[in-house]
Amino acid sequence: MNLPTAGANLPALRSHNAALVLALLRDCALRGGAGVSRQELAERTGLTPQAVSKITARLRAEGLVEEAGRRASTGGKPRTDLALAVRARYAVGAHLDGERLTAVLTDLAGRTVADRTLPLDLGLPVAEALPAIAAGLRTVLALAPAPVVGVGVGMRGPLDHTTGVLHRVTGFPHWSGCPLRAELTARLHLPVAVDKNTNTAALSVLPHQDGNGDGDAAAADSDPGDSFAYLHLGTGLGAALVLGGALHRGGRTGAGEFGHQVVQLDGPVCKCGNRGCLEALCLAAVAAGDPRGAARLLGVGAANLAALLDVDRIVLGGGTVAAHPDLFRTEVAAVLADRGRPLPVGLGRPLAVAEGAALLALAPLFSGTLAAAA
Amino acid sequence: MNLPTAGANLPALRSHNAALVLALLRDCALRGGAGVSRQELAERTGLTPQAVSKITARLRAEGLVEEAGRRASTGGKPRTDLALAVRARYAVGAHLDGERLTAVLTDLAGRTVADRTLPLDLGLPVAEALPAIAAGLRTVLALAPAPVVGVGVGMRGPLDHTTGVLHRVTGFPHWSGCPLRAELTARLHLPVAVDKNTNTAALSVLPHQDGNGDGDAAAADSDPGDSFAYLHLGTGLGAALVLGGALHRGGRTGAGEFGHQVVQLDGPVCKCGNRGCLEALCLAAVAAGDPRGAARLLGVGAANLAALLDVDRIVLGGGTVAAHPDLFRTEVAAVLADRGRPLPVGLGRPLAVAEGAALLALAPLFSGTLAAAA
DNA sequence: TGCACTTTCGCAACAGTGTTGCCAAAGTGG
DNA sequence: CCACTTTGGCAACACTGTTGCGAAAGTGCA
Repeated sequence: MNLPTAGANLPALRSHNAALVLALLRDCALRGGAGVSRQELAERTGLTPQAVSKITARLRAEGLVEEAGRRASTGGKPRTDLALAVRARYAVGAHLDGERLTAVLTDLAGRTVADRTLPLDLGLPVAEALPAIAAGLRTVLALAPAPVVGVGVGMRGPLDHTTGVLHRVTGFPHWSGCPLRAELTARLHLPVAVDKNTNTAALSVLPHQDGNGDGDAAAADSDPGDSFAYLHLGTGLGAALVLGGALHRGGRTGAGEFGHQVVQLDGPVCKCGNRGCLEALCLAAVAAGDPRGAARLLGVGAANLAALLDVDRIVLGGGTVAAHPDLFRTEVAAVLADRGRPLPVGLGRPLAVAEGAALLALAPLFSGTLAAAA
Repeated sequence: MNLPTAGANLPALRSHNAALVLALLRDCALRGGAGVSRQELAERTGLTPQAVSKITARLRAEGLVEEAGRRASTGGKPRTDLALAVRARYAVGAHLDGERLTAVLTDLAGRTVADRTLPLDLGLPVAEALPAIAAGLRTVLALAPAPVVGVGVGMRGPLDHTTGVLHRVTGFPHWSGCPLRAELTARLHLPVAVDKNTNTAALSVLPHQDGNGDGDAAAADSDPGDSFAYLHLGTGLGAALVLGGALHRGGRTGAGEFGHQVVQLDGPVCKCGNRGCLEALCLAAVAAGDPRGAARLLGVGAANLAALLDVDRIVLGGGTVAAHPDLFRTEVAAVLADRGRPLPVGLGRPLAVAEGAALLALAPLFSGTLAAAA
């Protein structure tokens, strides 16, 4: 629907390479590494050492990158490590559910350094709620000891993430059509990004790929090209897909409707009108006090999804999962293994939606303009 | 698994822009348009008219692009149309099933200009079959009145499309591990690409997006960023996914396992060991002489898939579908509409696997080196 | 017929990219 | 102390798309 593809000019090329270097340095920072030398950057990007020197010099001039000690010599001049200046910029991410505003302040690498929660009733008129949201965000913005690059917001309901306009907000119809992004941009004078809560929650997994999974087998490379599915079981059942390191939102931004997958053709009637939807079966099992049954059902859905998309792992989140985290993780993993798809299963983080929203705000720094935004 | 992401240098930028222009011109040629002017190319790529002039001048020097008349004036110098020189290069695509080699010769736009079929028993020893395959391809190569850019091969079974090495070939275990791509490259002295038959069949849809769908409503833009699923029902049930204009192959090249999606938790046991797999149900319906039932089952699977991925349309192919094409198209569309996902449903082309394989060979010309190959 | 105007498109000079050749810096090992 | 290795920067370079300007090729009006 946008311009099909974009031509690349010199500025685009520069920002692409700069973003690539920053992304590699962020990976290193999140992995706990001391730093990456220019030579290593050259090898991993395919660029010339000279080009890397120029690029890193620019980034150091901007304050985004700094030298961090030097490596032991291997017979010649020792390598000097470069590292992301994680305290040079900050980002704010927020989770708007019906009753609360949960906001986090993260450093440049996307790690949370502070969080605040305050009551916020979306039932209020829009004209009253918007200033309250902005005020809540400002209290977190004020905590940042360095410039904030942007604000991300994750919330329910279908919405258009490109324009930041809400479509329908379940339970709060008076928000329909609200240009939330424009409103907040005007109030905060900062770039604002808006996306669905499941999408931002899925993004929050990327920097912390251990994801509460098994600690030792965390050899799972943080390749930005990896794929996983985030399954969210709370009052409903939804999913977000990260394919090849990027969110897959679908043609009409409707991807991730996982709950109304039919797994029992003659099953009970779901509120959507069909029979045997996974969501209906899962919620029924939960209501019947059988979380194990719900977990196994979720496992079947996860197996279907994993077979179709060949994802690298599954991440579970949502209120119902949080009530029995280990049960869900074990049972889903067992069903997957049972069906010949032994995949690592992780758990989402408590502040996932807000943290992922912050990553959304940081994203422009780490993904160049050449990267296609589906 | 590969290098996570690649840095971009000037040659990469040039090839990216050249490929972009070629892709736009191919779109125009396939759409039946007379040509595209430099100004229009500039608008659609976001590049300067000057840059487009330079790029097209290079492409004209290579013979890939030619001037094609001029438009009516709108008050000034009339625009001169540029068009892809569709007869400047050719490509060969082949479909290897167990018994036949079906090969097509296509022009630069991917349109078939000749096809040949010859018997070829994959049961033969590899050392005998490989020369026969090469000989069969040479007969088609000899038909090309201009240079051939490469050869693509589509076939069953898990295989590694990046290296062109076969993993397991169902029914012909002696092919396991055969480096088919390297063998054919050495014999034909041309670039060779190898991929799964469902994948190449899906690719074949891209240039012909009318896809036997409803004729008038073919306003469906041929945005290279569109998404669809190709569902193949023959002796088995498989799928290929084109998301955002690119094949999604998954982390371990295993995406598209659609047949063993569970849609009936307590259904009959499938050969894979689970219960209620869509493939088992579909094949049972076909065996019972109920193609309509099979079609409706396929529709349920398509609806599950469409909800999860938010694809733009569904394309059906395979022997069983070919036996009752309109029945399948109508029934699948009906089920989709029934479930609130009214999507256009098209039919694959008869030579889809071979034609898509040819497109695989042409792909390097139309997708720059900057495009990430998942 | 002539002139003003619009639009397309190319030539020349320019800014900025990554690349190459070369050299200083900073270690190790004899 | 000196060869040697390795790192990383400086300067010149080749090439990209961009800008300024002008020629070409039409239309429309006097």
